[in-house]
Amino acid sequence: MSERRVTAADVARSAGVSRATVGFVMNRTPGQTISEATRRRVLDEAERLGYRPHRAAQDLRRGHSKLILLVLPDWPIDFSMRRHLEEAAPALDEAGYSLVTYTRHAADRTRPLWELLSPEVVVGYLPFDDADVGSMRACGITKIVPDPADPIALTDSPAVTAGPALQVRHLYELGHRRLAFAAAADPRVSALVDARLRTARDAADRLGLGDLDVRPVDHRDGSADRAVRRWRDAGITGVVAYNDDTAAAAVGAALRAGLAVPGDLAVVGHDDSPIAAMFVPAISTVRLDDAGLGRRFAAEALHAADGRARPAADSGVEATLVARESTGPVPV
Amino acid sequence: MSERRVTAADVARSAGVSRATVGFVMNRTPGQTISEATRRRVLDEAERLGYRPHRAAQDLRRGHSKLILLVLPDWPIDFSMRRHLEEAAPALDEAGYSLVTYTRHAADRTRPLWELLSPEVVVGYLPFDDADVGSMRACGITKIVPDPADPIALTDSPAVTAGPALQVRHLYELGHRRLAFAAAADPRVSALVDARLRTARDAADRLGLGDLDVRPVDHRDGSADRAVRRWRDAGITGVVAYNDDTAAAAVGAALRAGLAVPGDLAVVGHDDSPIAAMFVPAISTVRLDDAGLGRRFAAEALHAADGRARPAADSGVEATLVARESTGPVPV
DNA sequence: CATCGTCACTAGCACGTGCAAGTCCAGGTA
DNA sequence: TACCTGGACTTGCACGTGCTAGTGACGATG
Repeated sequence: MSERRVTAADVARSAGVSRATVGFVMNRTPGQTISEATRRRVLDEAERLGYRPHRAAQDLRRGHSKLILLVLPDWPIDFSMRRHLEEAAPALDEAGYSLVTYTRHAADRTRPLWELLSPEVVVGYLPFDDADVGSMRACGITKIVPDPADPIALTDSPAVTAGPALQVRHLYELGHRRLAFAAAADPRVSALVDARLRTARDAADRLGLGDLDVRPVDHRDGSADRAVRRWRDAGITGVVAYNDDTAAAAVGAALRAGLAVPGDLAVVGHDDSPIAAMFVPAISTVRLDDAGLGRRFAAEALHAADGRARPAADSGVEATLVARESTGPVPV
Repeated sequence: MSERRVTAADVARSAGVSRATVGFVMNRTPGQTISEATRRRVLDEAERLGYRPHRAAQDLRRGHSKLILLVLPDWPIDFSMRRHLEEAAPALDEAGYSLVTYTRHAADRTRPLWELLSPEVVVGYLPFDDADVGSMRACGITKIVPDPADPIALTDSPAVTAGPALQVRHLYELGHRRLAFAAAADPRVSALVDARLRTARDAADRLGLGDLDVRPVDHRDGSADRAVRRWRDAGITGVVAYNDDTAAAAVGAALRAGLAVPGDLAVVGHDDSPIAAMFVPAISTVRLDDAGLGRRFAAEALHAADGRARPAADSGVEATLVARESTGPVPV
């Protein structure tokens, strides 16, 4: 117990140089010349002793930690979102940053995590409210990613708007002319739902289709059943769903109402989450380019951190339609 | 820009006391007597200036940060697991700790997060391997929750073993005598699958049922279809699934094979994830007591951190069977 | 030979805390 | 009066870094 931790001073003593030299070697400090012999000796000794720089000390010196804090809203994490992050982490790591994700809970009176971690950048999936921004400022955090002065949510990015257009076009190409939009009832996701709905509307408009019939769809409160009944009566044959969960709810309600899917009602989801593939009938959906989005997210964060070049607004965004049974030509 | 951050020294100067006094007031340091007048003056001044202690400095002094790092395996996060954590966070917060969750990726050559955060406790959902333990030790982390010296995984807790017994009993009570177990094919979850399988086997044994026919079930590779065909031929009528996803895969395969669910094959899942409620037919499942598990988890972590009393091994564990259509008496 | 520049380092400050040890003084004994 | 006690502070060190401002030695230049 209580093996004191190995410090740069230990390495210095052991290598027969000063502590400063160890620092220069470890950080490749520009403008410092170190002989190859010394460099090797220091490196070897550090390795041998198992030296790890003490993060708290580095952070203290630096004024902030090399962390990027991602604040997620407390809605059920979209499957795709999770995949983005897994892609982003290595990219950030390469630049020396670590990604910590933090799910914000509604009734949260606990101190927000940015106070405890003092990250270099805080990234929000949605823009922060004034209270949050104030709290960050008070902790000395200046790099906030939906820039509070100019709050463009990630939900406005092409990544979000590409999908719904594909959904509409897919149904159009299969011959559907009267379309509806299945929205999530959960108010917490309304921003994203609205963003996707807006794009779907635009796409429908451009194809000369009438307005979309928008209904909340939830499998728990009967809203899905009501929506399906209403759509049947209105002669609607194609449904664009906010995501795969709402798509599943819509398909489920249709089946329970005795409708054939896709015979009487075709439904297309969004995100390619597992439920879409597993449902019977399998649900057509939109798959986003997770790797690309992840890299883009990382680039955006690093732009804020380092000031390095910002990626083009539409780079790395690719959405593909995955056609399955729920819109397929052959009913199940 | 560059508003210097408010330090304890600023507060001290402003309140007309020494920096140490500020420290004593802020931390209620035991053994130090501070007059009420001074205490108030310091507190007021701190409030007025918006003083926040600098975490990095505190961490440096203290030797570690007041964080609890939860390392999750890189399997798809179970829905229920997420709910546990949401319960645990406030409980930990109350004790002054913050919870950071960290998903470990397989091909991860990036430095593990514990090196960067130097948390006080690292908690793993599964026991850590020697390399990880070594790496933690090297960072001065001594509090590791599945104690490396005595690794009892969280998967062995009653929380995990209560559910499968309920699943078996449920099918038994509905008259099923020949049961199978649907396992997840993903090798990453095998520990948990095995744990649940073991309990299910025990329960079946105690009811005088024969051995369970165990098959991997995945909706992507045809294994679900093979398993279902095999079960039909073997006269099996009830399936205990590892979780709701495998249950859904099994039900889906059964439907595609022309079997009635639950008429020909009854399936019960585990975790009460959204897919279970949304599937058609709706899938019977086991709901765990998330709040209780969350509190238990928090208590376990605090036990390691503070040495405070450890909760009884079976406290806060409650599993309920949620009967739905996939095992219901009335076929859809 | 004096001066200059470069190389290869070292001395030491600053970051903001927590806390041990010390100081000062009012009041209580012997 | 001399001595002690305890309240209410203050002084100052330690934590482990990053990095600025040196310092000596050595070779090149005028």
